[in-house]
Amino acid sequence: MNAKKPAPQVPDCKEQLIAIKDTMILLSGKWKIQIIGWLLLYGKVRFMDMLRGIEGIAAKMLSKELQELEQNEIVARTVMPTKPTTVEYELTEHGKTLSGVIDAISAWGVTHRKFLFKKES
Amino acid sequence: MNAKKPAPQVPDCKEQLIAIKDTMILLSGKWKIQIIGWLLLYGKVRFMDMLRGIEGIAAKMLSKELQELEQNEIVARTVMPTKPTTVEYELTEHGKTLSGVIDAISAWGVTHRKFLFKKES
DNA sequence: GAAACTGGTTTCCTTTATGAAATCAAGTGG
DNA sequence: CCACTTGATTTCATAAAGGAAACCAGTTTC
Repeated sequence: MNAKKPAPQVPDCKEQLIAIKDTMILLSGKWKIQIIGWLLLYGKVRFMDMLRGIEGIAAKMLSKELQELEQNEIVARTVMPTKPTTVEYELTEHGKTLSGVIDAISAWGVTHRKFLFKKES
Repeated sequence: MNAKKPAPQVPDCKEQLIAIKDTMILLSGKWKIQIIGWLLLYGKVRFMDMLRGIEGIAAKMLSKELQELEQNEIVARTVMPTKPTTVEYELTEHGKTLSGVIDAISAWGVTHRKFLFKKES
């Protein structure tokens, strides 16, 4: 039984890499991380406020991304008994555990900007 | 001059949200974060080892993602003067500053798995 | 020379993702 | 009744992403 592929020159797949993959499946898409960042910053937010506040997002996308986040219990949706029905979204307790990820991403964005600035000077 | 859109009910766009967007533009795509995780874990790695080690990735994608990371000075590429030419990839100093992001993502994957486990029990 | 290995690139094709605009349902104010 | 609000969903269309397989170039080994 000759294997076609040569043996890999590196140790086997690590837990950490699996965990990275798991996380990124839930957070994939152009808007999810931005939405979570929003909710971390603002707490409870209504649909229309996010729609107007997150630059460039379309209603369909916002709706779809929020649904997916809700299914994964990262975001909670509450229908309020107001005159024109409003809906509030907020992070669940589990969703809030993403703050470490979001903060790291945000902080790196700043680091990267400094890096680019140093280059051009 | 009546604005068509009502005023947003939340304060204006924050720096943090811009930084998140900036970061995610560089790390978008199905494989980039996994690749960076790999390089953090293994250091210098050859092209073929990554191709065999990262499950499911095609040569085209690996090549393309590495090029993009190289353009953003996150990954460095070194052609080695060996018999069959080999090429080594590794994180640049700037690329290594992503370790906080990658670690947070990895750690959350573990947190999430625990969360799912608690639910089913 | 044939075959294999390295590190790619190219072609062709399919699947996802995203977006703009229209529509809808329920409710309010005039 | 008409217009407008909120929170969506539906339709239609396009753009982007991703993948399988073939191909290429340089070098080595049989």
